[in-house]
Amino acid sequence: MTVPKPPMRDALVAAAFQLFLERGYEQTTVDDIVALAGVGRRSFFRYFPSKEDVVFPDHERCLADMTGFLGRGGDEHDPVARVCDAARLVLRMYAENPTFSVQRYRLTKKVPGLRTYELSVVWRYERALAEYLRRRFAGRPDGTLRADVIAAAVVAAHNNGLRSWLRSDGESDASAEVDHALAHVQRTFTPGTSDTSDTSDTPDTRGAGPGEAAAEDVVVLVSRRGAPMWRVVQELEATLERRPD
Amino acid sequence: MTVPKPPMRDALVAAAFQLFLERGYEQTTVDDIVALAGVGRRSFFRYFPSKEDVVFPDHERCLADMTGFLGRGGDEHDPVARVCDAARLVLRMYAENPTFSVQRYRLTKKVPGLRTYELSVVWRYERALAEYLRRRFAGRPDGTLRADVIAAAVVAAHNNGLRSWLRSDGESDASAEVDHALAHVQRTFTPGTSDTSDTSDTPDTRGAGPGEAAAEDVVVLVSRRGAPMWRVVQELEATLERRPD
DNA sequence: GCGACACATGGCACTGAGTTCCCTTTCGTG
DNA sequence: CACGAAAGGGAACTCAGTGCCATGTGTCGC
Repeated sequence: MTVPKPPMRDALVAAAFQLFLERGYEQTTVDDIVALAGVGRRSFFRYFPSKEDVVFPDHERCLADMTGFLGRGGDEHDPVARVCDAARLVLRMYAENPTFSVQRYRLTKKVPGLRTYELSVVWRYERALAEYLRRRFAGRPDGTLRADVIAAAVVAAHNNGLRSWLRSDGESDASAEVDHALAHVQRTFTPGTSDTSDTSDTPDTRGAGPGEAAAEDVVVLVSRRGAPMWRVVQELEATLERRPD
Repeated sequence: MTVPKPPMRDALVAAAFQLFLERGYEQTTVDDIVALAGVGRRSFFRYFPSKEDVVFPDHERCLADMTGFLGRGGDEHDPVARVCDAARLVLRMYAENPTFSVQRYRLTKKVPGLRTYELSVVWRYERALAEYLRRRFAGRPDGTLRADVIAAAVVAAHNNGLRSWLRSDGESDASAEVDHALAHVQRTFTPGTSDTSDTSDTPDTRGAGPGEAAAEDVVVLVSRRGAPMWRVVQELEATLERRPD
């Protein structure tokens, strides 16, 4: 699909970040960047539509990945779990280059222009999630409202975990942070799961195997009452997917 | 505190919107605006730090109102209700000038730069709400996470209602739309209120009521195998939450 | 009445981002 | 070898935003 690697793009990103880190974003002009990279000024704007874009070089690809992932999401998945998994795609991109992500985080934290640009990027992720949920909730009363709220909550939770990881300079466990935050959201919006029983890790559910079902397409699940809902779902899914249909 | 009315500011806003509406935002230069307003170019940037700011002339004041409102919010209020009321302050500002709000809505919908700018404005509202909730939730486990998620949900709900009103050209009842949306959020995040009375058209699961459970804390669920997982969960939670503990 | 001072405004001139147009190089492919 | 399509380079332009200074215009103290 995409060409493996345009070397010029990477050279521009490298040159840009070198200058951004040593003299700051606003103190660096595009001419400085192209001079260091040894290319023409016009070429910069061929690869990046704006100066801000060079700070977020792979968000475009990641957004495409997410829409593709959500496009493949059929009715067999829980919508909320699906958008949580979609959010994890973004985390994965950040986690692939921890040092780069931490440097960028420090940049965006102090440069208002970059913060604003990041908002527009995050907004596009949120819209992708919301559009998916709107499709899944179509027809239901308050479907679009639920979709918008859940998408916003998922993004907020993801960012909360992500920022916590970035503040630790990439030392903490990014997946654990985000999983924890997303579990909170999933618990909140997958109704019936109490919001209070926080972080119990013991999986106290026992799914009855498919063989134990009485009729051919009936499954019986036995669970302790206090169990966190996502654990139940996890167990149930694990049991069910052994016989997908 | 603030001077009642600088006439020059209003003249600039009026001139700007006249031109924006008749030839578009990007086709209008700052020189065009100041020429129509009959003032010097330098004065424009005295009143508005950027060209985008002229589109959102009163958000700064509204944001100050919100932070003041939240600063006055003592412990006697429910935090979630408080931030919902804070969000209503923003709606009130929009509702004060319906035609202006609708025109601006149409502008921001088609100009990406204005959309991005609006995001940065909304972000500041969201941060104000989140900071307030973080204070209220301080000490609680996952306090900042809950604060961020609720703030995002409130903003999303508010915007959902607001946009619905704006799309109706200001014909519908703005307060009713936003109240409905915020009530949904408040129901979701205020413990004890259920989110469940939600449509569920054909639930092909039958949960055994808690009374039918053999032991005191075991629940038995019987479900058709082909049922989508999220429907099962929905039914399960509906059954479970009838006895929250 | 008169200088002093603050303040609002206007008028440049400058930086820097982003674009338009055009030229050169390079690399296939017939 | 010819030729055409990309890929890159580069001058010149538009426009947003800033700095600096000149010019009113009011008010206060004397």
